[in-house]
This record gives sequence, C-alpha cells and structure tokens, in this order.
Amino acid sequence: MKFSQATDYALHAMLYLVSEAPDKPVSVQLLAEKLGVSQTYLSKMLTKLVKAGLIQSVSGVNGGYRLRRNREDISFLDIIHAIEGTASLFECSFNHGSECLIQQVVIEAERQMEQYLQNKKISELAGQFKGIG
Amino acid sequence: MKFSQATDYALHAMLYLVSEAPDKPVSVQLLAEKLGVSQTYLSKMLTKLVKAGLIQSVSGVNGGYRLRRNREDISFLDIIHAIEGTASLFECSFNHGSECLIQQVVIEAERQMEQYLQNKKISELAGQFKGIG
DNA sequence: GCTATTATAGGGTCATAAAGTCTTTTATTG
DNA sequence: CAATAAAAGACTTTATGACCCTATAATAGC
Ligand code: SF4
Ligand code: SF4
Repeated sequence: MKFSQATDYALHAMLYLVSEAPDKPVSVQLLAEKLGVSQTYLSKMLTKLVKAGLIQSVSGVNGGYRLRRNREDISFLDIIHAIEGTASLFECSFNHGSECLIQQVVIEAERQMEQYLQNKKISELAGQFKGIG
Repeated sequence: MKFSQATDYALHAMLYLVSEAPDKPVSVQLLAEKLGVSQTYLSKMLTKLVKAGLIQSVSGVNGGYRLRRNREDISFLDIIHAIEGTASLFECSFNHGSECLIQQVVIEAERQMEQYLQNKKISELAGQFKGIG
C-alpha cells in the first residue's frame, strides 16, 4: 500500500510544467534531466498523462509536452489517477455485493482522501516552487 | 496502490471476533475455515494483531484468540495499521525536508482518509453482521 | 510428567507488479 | 530528406504479495 514512484515523478513533472512552462513545449529530455530519471522511463508516464488529457504532446523538432487544460483545473487526483488508474483501493475477497459492510467503510474512506486530492490543484504550489533538485 | 488481501482477512477476522466471540477464545483453525484461507497464513495476520495489542492469544488446549481491548475502541485504522504498517503512503524521492510541497499535500490527503478510518469502529458493523460466507 | 492442542517463528516458493532499459516506428519541422 | 522528438512494444531485473512447510514453545487435561 504505497503510491508508486511513477506517481511521484509525474507530480514533479506536472509541477514543473505548470510553474515554468507557460506555452513552449518542454522535451522529455529536459524533464528527465531535471528529475534525474531516464528519458524512456519518464516518457511512459508522460504518455499516460497525455492519454488522460492533462497534457498535449507535440512531436518533431521543437516539440515536447505542454499543458492541455487550464492550469487551475488540474488537480492532484487527476495526475494520480492518470498514473495509478482509477480502480478502487480495496476489494473484498468475498464480494457479497453492494451491501458489503467492510467494503462500504473502506471505499468511503478512500473517497475522503480523493475528495481532498481533487480540490487541491497543482497550480496552488506553483507560486512557492523553487525548482526541482 | 492497493490494500493487501491480508488486510481484508484481518478485517473479517476481527469482525467475526467482535460479533460472535464475547469471551471464549477462537482458534485459528475455526477462523481459517470460516474465511476460506489456510491456518498458517492467517496466523501471521493474527500474530500481527496480537503485537498491535488488539487481540490476545491463549496457547494450549482450548486456546485461541480473544479481544483484548474494549470492542468499542477498535477502529478500522487500528486493524489496517497493524497489518500494513504505519509508514506513509508517499515518499518524495527528492526529500527536500519538511517543506516539501507535494509531500505535504499527499500526506494531508492520507490523513483525511485515516481520520475517517479512525472514527469508524469495527463494532459499528457487528449488529448488521450476518456471518461470513 | 506426558500427550494433545494451539500459538509463534522462520524460512522457502511462486506469481505478479513495479522499475527501468533498449529498439523500432511514427510524426514534424526546416 | 535530415534531424528531432514522441509512441509503442519487447525485454530484464528487482521487489513485494500471497501463499506453504516445518520446527519450537506454551498450556490444559489426564
Ligand atoms: S464484509 Fe460482510 S458482506 Fe462484505 S464480504 Fe465480508 S462478510 Fe460479506
Ligand atoms: S515537491 Fe518540491 S520540495 Fe518536495 S521534493 Fe519535490 S521539488 Fe523538492
């Protein structure tokens, strides 16, 4: 029960884009260098973010990644879901249907966390961001 | 990012103890049968619950496991922590200390979930419990 | 004190997932 | 068409989860 490191990278990459890249696309090469991770590995996460509609990719010379949506719209939950998927954190192995008591409690707890993450926008941190590393 | 199945078993075992076993110790054999899991595997989880102080073990003939604390005191969080550990769900790989912006947000989100799980006591479900399986 | 019962401890196995690399293909600019 | 950059897929390596097996320790009842 831990968030993957990929999520950590994705959050940092997004924080960088939101803070420092208003419109010019940023290459995976630059991002990977900043984050200290290989390009190919990071590109997998960025591709997921593209598929989730958070960023936009531009291939070819001077290409890279650029925000797609409004900065203020992108929440932590959006990024986490893009990387980790949206499946529930808990599945009762007995699966007695929707009345499952234990499941109800844990799902609701999860919802509490997600609600907080949804209300928290990545752009809120941009002001205090001093650069990675 | 998922709760382990061991947590699921532990929650069910505890629900059983709280619901059906007022004072007589219940053997791992019976519990394992009810839950449809091997004794040796289940016993590891029960041992963790013992170490966490939630239940008490009685070895020897007619031994087994019995609640230690007051039924009303045992929360979902207690059980989950006993099995999954209390480590944070998220660790920023850069570790810029306590001012880490991203970390602060995720930790707070986690706290929201844990608060809900702490307020939710396992005994609240006992009334509606119809037996496992 | 002996035996049956029951928990505890530790190691071993197998499967799945996470973390990361390499190579090829596709798209774009100039 | 040449250089650049993303996307896709196959692959390795490592870590974790989900189990099983066996030996040891404690206790109750005879
Ligand atoms: S919590 Fe209750 S309803 Fe849900 S699977 Fe377990 S026994 Fe069934
Ligand atoms: S979120 Fe900011 S402070 Fe925290 S590790 Fe990343 S760059 Fe450093």
